[in-house]
Amino acid sequence: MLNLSGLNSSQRDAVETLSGPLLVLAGAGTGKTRVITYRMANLIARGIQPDRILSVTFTNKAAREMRERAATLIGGRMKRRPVVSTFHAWCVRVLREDIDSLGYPRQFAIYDRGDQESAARTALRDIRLGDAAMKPGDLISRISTWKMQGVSSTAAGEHSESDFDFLASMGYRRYQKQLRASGAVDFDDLLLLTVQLFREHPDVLRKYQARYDHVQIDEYQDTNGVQFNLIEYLVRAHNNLCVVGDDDQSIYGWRGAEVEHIINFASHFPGTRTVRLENNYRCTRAILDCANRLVRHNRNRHDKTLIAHKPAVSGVRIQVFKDEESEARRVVEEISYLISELGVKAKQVAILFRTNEQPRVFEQELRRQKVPYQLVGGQSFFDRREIRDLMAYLKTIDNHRDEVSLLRIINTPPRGIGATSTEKVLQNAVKKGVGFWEMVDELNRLREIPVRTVQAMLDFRNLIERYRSAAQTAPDQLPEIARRLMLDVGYESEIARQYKDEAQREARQNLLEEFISTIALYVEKAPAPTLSGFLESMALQDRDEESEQDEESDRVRLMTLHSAKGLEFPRVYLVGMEEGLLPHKRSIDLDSEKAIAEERRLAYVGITRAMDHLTLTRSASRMKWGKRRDSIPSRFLFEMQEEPGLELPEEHIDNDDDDGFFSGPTPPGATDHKLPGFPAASEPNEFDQPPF
DNA sequence: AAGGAGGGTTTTTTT
DNA sequence: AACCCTCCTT
Repeated sequence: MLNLSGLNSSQRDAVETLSGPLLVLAGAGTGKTRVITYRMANLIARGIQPDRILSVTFTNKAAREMRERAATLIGGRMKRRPVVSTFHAWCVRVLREDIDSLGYPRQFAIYDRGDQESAARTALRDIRLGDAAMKPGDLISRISTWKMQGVSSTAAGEHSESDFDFLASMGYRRYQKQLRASGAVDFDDLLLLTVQLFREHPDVLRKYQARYDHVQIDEYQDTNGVQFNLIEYLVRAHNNLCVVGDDDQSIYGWRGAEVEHIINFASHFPGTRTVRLENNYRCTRAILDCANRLVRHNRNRHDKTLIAHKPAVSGVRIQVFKDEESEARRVVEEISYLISELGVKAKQVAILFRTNEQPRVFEQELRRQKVPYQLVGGQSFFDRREIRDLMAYLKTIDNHRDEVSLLRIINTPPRGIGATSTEKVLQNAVKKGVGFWEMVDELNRLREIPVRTVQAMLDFRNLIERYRSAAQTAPDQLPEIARRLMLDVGYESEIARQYKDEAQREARQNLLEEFISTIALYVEKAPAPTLSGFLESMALQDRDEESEQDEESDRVRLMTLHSAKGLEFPRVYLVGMEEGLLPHKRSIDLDSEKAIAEERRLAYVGITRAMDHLTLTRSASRMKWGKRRDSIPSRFLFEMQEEPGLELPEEHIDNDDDDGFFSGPTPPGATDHKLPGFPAASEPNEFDQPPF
């Protein structure tokens, strides 16, 4: 029997409710991950076969952690393993098994954001819409919204209500046709096609329904319509469904998530038992009060009261700096001081921000001051041009139908295949409905392309074919194969040629090395490595972090508020608390209560990541599109205060530079402002004496 | 076909 | 400021 003595009574209540619909409303820091893990372990301890339990987590990382923790709880005497997965990864498993029922090949490729963009661009061109009428990005987000609502391209065309939607639906059809021709699916398709499979093929549905007796969903507040359909299909037979979430932390509305799912859970699933987890063990009371006051400004939420279990030690400060550079410099200086003088571990500190453009300055400072750091998430690595090129090579090698990738690298680095010829092949291929290479052969016969260009194309095809068979015969040699490929196509010399600057050249070289190590790491960890497997794990963001960069490494964490979800840190710096940034300008412009409410929840998530110390910073001015502009404090800073409408006191501006722009009395160091209404420190704490 | 100059656009958040 | 696209020259 599982030992539950470490749990409080409501946690235990949730863990011991093993059948029927169960809704766990779990506030921030109330141990929800613990509960869902214990519950899975408990089901197994009560004799449920592990592989008959499906647990869905929000990220692959969370899935890995849950598997490990559950294994520890149960003590490794499991013959079978519980299924712990993200929605997307689980759908890939289903589709690899059964997608042929829908007329797709089982070896489908998964298109990432960049591939989608290229496909959208082609689609727009095919329907003769210039960039002026609709940008590829606009088309993609419209398509994505349709897909999240389960709307097919045909249905989108029939029900379009505006000119934009009408055009977009034409783009949608074209886009979908192109994906199909390339043997590819995009991210949304993974979910949509699975639901379609279940709807149109009852035999397949029955197979999966019979596979699981229990289903658990984490972060339920962030499920979208298609995910809801999926869940509903799966549990229809038994309704053994446990969902865990917090409506105050719903931050993915822009991706189609609907809070209504968690709010209306009990009416969707009659007989629901609801358990509330309201004991917060994470934050000091000062931090929690601050969070509660803020989120109270949202209407339309489950009104819950989180009870702080930590003392009210004041750990909340607001700091103001003159520009984003001093913001970064002073925050990093303080962190550096904490680490070197006060024995704080680097990994106990996190810097959180709203947008991916913010960490740049912080990275510079951290490097300059030699503070070890890790930039979490932010696909910056995979967004680099070099990496995207190499990925396109691998995709072309893996899937000969993937024209999006082919077109990206067919003349990168330049090999004498010009745009005119490529274009000609493409146009004819589309017209006749044949593949790119078939058309090359045909136009060659007809002497419609210059001989030299055809030769370059054929040479290139041979090269790809050579690597295709190499990758197939020796998949465990993938890192070496990739290295050889870079040399073969002259990618390294191209970099040497393009970048005159020594430092830049080195940075790019290192990028390539890092790419090779990513492949090496995959080959090392995967039970049966293949090229397709590598590409799939990249697409699903299921890569193992480099061992020294992983969870335990002693580095300061930098991440967006979105990627901070589910994590906690003893010290949090929430930077850039300004109108336009948090709440973000795009949400302000929408001028809807709903959009601002989501930004507020985002701030709430940020605040509640902090266990002991929270520092909110803002900068009085910021560079935007090459221009310096004044910025004003975030409305959330005001809302956090006890008395509504109270003005923030005029704060000191950090100004240790000598330009004298901000004249006046400047304290000899970072200003330490306590919000009015915050209890005074009841215990000595190093912040009472700022270290500067 | 390649490379460079000039002009226009951009930044929300991510499985 | 940084990037991408287009156009122009070679």
